[in-house]
Amino acid sequence: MGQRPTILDVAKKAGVSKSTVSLVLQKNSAVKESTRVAVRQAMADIGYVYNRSAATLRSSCSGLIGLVINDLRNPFFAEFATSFQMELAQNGFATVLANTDEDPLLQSRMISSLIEHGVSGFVISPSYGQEEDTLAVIEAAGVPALQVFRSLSQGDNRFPFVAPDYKLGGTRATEHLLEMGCKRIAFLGGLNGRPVTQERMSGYLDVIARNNQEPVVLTGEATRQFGKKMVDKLAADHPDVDGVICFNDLVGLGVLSACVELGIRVGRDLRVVGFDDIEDCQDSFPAMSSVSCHIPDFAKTTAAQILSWINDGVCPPDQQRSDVELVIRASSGQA
Amino acid sequence: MGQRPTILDVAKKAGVSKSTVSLVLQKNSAVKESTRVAVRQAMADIGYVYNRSAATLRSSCSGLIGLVINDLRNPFFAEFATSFQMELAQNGFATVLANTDEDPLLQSRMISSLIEHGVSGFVISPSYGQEEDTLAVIEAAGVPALQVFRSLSQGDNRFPFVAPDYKLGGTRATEHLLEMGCKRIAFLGGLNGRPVTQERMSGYLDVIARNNQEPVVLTGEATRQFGKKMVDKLAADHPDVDGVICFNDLVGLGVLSACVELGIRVGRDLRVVGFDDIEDCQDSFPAMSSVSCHIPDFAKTTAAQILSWINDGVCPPDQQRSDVELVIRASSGQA
DNA sequence: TTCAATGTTTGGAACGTTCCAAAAATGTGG
DNA sequence: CCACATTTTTGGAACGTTCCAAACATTGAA
Repeated sequence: MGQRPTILDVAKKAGVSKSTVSLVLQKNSAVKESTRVAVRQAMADIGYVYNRSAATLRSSCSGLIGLVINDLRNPFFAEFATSFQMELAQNGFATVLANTDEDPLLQSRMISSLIEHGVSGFVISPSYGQEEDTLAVIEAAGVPALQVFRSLSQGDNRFPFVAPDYKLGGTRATEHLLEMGCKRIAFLGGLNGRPVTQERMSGYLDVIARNNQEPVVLTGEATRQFGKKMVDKLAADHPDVDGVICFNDLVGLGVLSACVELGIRVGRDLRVVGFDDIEDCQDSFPAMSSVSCHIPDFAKTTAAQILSWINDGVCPPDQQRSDVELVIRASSGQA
Repeated sequence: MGQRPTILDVAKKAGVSKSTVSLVLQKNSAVKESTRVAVRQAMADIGYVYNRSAATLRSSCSGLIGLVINDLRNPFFAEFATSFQMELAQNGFATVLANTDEDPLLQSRMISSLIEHGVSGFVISPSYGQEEDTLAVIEAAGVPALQVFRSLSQGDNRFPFVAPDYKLGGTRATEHLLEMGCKRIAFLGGLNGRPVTQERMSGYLDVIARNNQEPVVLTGEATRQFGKKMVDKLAADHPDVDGVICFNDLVGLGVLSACVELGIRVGRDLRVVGFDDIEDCQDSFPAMSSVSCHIPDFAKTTAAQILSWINDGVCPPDQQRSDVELVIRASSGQA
């Protein structure tokens, strides 16, 4: 017994069979309370630790969930990953993290690796490109997978998709700026052609059209740098813009930063709304209004869905949109 | 064969024994090139996927590394986790992530869970408290564990510890502000009594003493909010302060934000240096000077060390300090 | 042609669980 | 005290790999 004790050692110590010990481990209600206690005691005494590899092999259920994220450096995803991981942990599942850095090749490799490790399910915010391959591997393996935030397969219902109602967010943000008296509102950032960009933008475009304004759209990388650059561009090409909807908060923070630098008074000369409501929004100057999907709640829902799919075979609906809330702060501020 | 194909199916298909297939899987050089190719082909043909649970069970080597992080919402750790994970992936290891949110109880639970999953090693930036327990579990399990950034066991050499040279960072930052002509320099943020705080601060204190200045120290939470609050406090209690060293970038960003709000010209009225050099530093206004440990390099080193410990039994030295660089930007700017 | 050395392949026995059908223990009503 | 239902417990047989000692092939030298 130089090695780690096994279920067999526990059984011997407790004077029962290994099967009984196994039942205790699985919290099976058939085992009598008194023996349960005895077994638990024996475990504690000899310092037993559960070997999940063995369990997984036999039962093909690993208690592992793969979380595949396209950009963990974006605080939005970091916040999501954090909440999600904690939620899973509460349910006895461990999270295997894979950051794909927007690289579909890396993504394929990582997904394969996760499958090898026997993850019981995937939650995946996919990187674009190589779409067939990526999903095909998961499908072939027959592992439940939930797409979040982005979808590679919108419409073909191979993998259910959950996301905040981006369009509604765009709508709300735009309406808000109109109410605040903005006469010319621009939409900034987000790669052109990407579904997420399109949705957020379409909310904006609808409202703009309905109010007979002319849209100003400057798509591009969803980064702080891009946000900064666009402030110059706006000043040069569209001096009448007095409100901007940003594709996400990073762009928004870039805008704020540039405005401060140029002496543009955010909340007066220019009203700014971001998207995602990452924590930074509360502490920027000025504090930034943003469309929130309530990350912790969203993560909780996501976790619940993948778990009930795994545990009870309940496959989530094809496509779901969660509500969003516009959190109003000084950047789009009161007059 | 309704189930996933196994090594045995591959063997049959390729006309060899399962042992040979296993050898191929392990990239053993004993197997002849031609059979290697044949086996690989067979795998591809029948869509074989490696079952690591089985391999782990037999070989007790899981290819899994546990990354335990005290606060993944802090971009610094998110950036580290990202780099680390990618580095491991390149070496065929998967990263199981656990965020402990500064909660030692959660930490204990998560570590136990990771051990059950058979992680081959830990890299851990620990939450404080309950120290004995936390480390005892890992020690009992005999799993290699590397502490990063923080150490629960400084001195008792149970687990090697790697961190940036915090003190040197404090020194460099302070010297820099002196060179820029600051007459009164404050140190802001970081929980009192924590080793990391002490180290960063001691670099500061040394330089201050050597230059016959009087120190101004305001410890506290390492958050943006705290940074903001302290600007008011400085203005009220220490109006002569013209330079601040911040415990970390979050505090620094808070300071910047408050300064902009109050019309304090950062880089002129007040010079600011942060710590960690997270990506935000480049895009704040003004861009923030910060002590960098070169996160990607640091992650690479860490990954290399834990891997060589696991693979080759090379236990890293008890304590290591990596070099830091002061990245100078506008917040501490040129005169 | 034979022998030794070297290069390749192989069958069975692990690894530590869970699953299952069946056995043993316990409880109940007559 | 028996027959029966019910509650607990149990011994193998998996699960899909890796490991090992031994078998088989091939090569070069004698």
